[in-house]
Amino acid sequence: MDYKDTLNLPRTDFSMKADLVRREPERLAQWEADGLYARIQQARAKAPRFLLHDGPPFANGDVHVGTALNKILKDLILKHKTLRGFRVPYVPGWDCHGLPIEFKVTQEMRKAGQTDADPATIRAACADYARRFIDIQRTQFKRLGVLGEWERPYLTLDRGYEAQELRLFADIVEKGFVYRGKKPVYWSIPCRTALAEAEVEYQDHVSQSVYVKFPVVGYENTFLLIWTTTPWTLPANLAVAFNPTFSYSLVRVGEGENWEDYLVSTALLNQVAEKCGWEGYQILRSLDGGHFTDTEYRHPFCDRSGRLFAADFVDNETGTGFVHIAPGHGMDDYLLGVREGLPIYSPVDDDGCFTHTADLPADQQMPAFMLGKAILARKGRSEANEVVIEELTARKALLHREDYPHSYPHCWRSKTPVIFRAMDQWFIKVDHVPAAADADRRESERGEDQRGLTSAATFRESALAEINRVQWVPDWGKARIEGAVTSRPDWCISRQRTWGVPIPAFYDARGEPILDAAIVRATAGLVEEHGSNVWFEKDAVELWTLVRPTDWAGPEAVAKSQDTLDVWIDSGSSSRAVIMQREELRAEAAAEAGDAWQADVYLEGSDQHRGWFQSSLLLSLAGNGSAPFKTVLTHGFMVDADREKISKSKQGQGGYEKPQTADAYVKQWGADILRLWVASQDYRNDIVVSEERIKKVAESYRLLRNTLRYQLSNLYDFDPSKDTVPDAELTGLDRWILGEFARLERDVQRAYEAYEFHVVYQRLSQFAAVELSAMYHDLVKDRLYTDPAGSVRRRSTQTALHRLVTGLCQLLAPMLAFTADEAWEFVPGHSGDSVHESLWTSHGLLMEESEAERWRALFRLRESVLAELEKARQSKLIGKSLEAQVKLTVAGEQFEAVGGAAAADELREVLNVSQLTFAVLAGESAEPAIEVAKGEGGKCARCWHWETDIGGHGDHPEICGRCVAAVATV
RNA sequence: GGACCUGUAGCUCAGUUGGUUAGAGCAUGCGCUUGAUAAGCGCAGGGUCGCUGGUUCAAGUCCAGCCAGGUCCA
Repeated sequence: MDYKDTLNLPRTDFSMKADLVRREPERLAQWEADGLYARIQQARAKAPRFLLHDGPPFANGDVHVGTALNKILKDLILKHKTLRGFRVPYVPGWDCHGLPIEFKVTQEMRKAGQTDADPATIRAACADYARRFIDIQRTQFKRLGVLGEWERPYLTLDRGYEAQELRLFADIVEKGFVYRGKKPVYWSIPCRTALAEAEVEYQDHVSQSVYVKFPVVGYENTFLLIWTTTPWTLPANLAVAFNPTFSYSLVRVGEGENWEDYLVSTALLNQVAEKCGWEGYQILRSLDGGHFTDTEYRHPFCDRSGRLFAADFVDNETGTGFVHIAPGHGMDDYLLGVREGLPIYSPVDDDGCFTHTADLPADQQMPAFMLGKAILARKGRSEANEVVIEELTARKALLHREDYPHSYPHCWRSKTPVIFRAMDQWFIKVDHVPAAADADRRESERGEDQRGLTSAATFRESALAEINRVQWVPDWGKARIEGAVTSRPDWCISRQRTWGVPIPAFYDARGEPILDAAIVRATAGLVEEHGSNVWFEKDAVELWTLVRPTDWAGPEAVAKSQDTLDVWIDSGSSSRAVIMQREELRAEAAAEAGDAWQADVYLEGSDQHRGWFQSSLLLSLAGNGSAPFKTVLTHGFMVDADREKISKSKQGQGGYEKPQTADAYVKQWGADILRLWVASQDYRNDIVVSEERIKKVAESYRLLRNTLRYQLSNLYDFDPSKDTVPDAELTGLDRWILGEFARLERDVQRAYEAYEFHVVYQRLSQFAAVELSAMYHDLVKDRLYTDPAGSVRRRSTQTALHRLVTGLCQLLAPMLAFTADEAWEFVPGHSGDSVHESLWTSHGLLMEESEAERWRALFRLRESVLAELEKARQSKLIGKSLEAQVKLTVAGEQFEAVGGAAAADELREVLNVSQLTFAVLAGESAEPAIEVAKGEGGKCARCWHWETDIGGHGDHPEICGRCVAAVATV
């Protein structure tokens, strides 16, 4: 007789092979068809809110694997909080405006031969472009298993969004934060726009470095020596700076009638002499800074004079100790110019070509032949530099010239060197002190717990105080953003671009700007109705009549502003435009009145300390009075197996091929592998993406999947409503594993709360490998398979398995969004619901310490015996443990610790052997005596135990007594 | 160039207020099993804790410097 048919062998349709790439899309379609996200929101309608506010990715290109990491991390939090019973609305967003899109679109238009498109046309094309990529990215994000309001995301190009952004801007204008100033800003010549700090990246660049003679007024043949790496700024030179703490030397070069005297920093003299090829020179005298206060010099080729000024930014590392000052072309220069009342002179037009301006009389400006020369190098040659250098050479003012490689700011889009150029721009004043009345009102509203703006503090100080109230994870994030806020200059918010939210300013007949809160608000109304294109479609006169306040007393407008807002104003407004507007995002008014619009968490890459975190904080504080977030989490960046940044330039070199898109990984491995991989790494540091790592994660996945499969396959005949065994009647081994599981649940919950997903991953995979697979699952096979199906002992273990698999599905669900849900379908007692809508409560069992200690003692004993069994296996005495019998004698203390003679059967089961004699050791020896021998009797054909009663049962000569009884129940 | 962060077995992570021969899982090798079987079990090998110096009876753990990588800034 084949007794195999009488066993309760595992069976399940939960396949061993995951086939994620094929199966996940099916489940995704099912979720959508079921309206799973909406169903969850409805189920949690009354629950307390947990809000994670999405930072909007840029609507361009495919989803990068780094962007996928960010979204998956967010989803881990969302899914965990949902399981814990919170109402967790998630509205994903996209950042739609900005240069990269405008760049691409105008490029495409140019290719198509369209070069004269008006702003409204370009904007329409940009909007189409953005929406096209939003669709692409939405599909890719959803494919990752992220649940959310995908059909109603927030887009910074939505009219409603733009209108709210403008209303926030109006508030800030009203509070006096915004001014128009002429300041040097980064200017990208090809993009014809000012750039924000964040849009500038430093790259290696070879500049033309020149040593130039400036004749000193009143001294024959005497010159200051200046050094610069930007010869094209010399036409804008208005002063020279020296360091009052330095020593300077007056040196004579040449002899007889060919001598010339130079002033140069003493510390740099040798260096300068070498560069300029001074064979012999003599030091006439040394001077300190005090000698230069009234010194004047002649410009080397413009018909004007300048003065020397003291400045501490002059260093003694490179150059000559004299710094050429062009207030229109550098920040230090600008500040010195303002201090000394110099014009902020920047004789360069929007195309980066030399021009005359109204700041100086025409005859004092550069020679006419220089006009129109371009600064930007073409084929390695800059016309402007060349014409200046030629002129200096012609006038014998150039002492030395050399290539100077250094790191220099470049435009992030066009990758060309940017220039510093003074021009009229709109700024937000970071050291603004908001109007007292307004601050007082806030104080009284807020009572003792003063937050946000107060009358005493500058805005920068308020921002720093607010940073203190936010929790930064990891905590060094706080220092990062403090540094960013402390050191940042005023915020240049105007861009000379088309694809953005217009700055609703006008100009009067004299060219003076008009920016007024009421006008901005009226414009917001227009934008709400028609979209921001209205500003570009209508002319200035029509717009003015539409938005001019009825009680307007100021000058009448004759022209409209062509500028758009910095895109950081767009995304930074999201707390106003999204959290405050979307009904489903707000917290219960009664519970958290004051902060109903505040998000619990923002989670982005660490570069956003200077970007979105900062712009969101500043705008929210200025407009709404406090930070938009309670906690800010940051993650590191993707690096490759050599821990180096994944860069496109490295692609294709010597077999270095690394997929950049999330889709590439999803198509090869499936989303759950990608999710598990994200969870497995400590994201606060760099995230290493390598084939090897993902393969390892895929191995772990298989372990977890098989763990679930084992449990499910042994529950095929278990009905929890009928077969569940109460805690007190569970066998010791089952109580033990549920006790271990309780500890696991506690640890995992703690790790999820701390956003330490790699700890979740480690803990879960180790639990599956050790406590379950190597121990519990291995030990209970015997009772599951051979005990009568309905026996209490088997039902007890099934009860434990049912609790374990239910809990594991939930613990795993945030990471293995698809697999946990797939397994959930097979857990007895569920019909049609998803693990993601379930409530996670503990399935473990809290046991007394004494009971836990007894089991620890049992397993300690098992360790020692296992070593002996292994020896027996090595010497071919036995194969599997069940072939063995063990004679075990232990010290009295140990004997009692595991429960004495009464524990013999439990111990035998834990050792997984057929026969055990368990006794107290006579002597004092602490070491247990372990004897392993081949089992006595014969091998039962059914349960494979070695038993001595085989052959004693008439109808069943091949099996043991226990099996005879079991077979009788079939 | 500056600020901050990171550097523990092939991989991912633990290593509590400094204290016995530095741990875990995975991977690898060798066995066992063939009633979780493109699965399961056992055992074993593998680390001068980035490097150098210092404080201390004692340092992966504290201090300084250096190296490598990352982020931000200049």
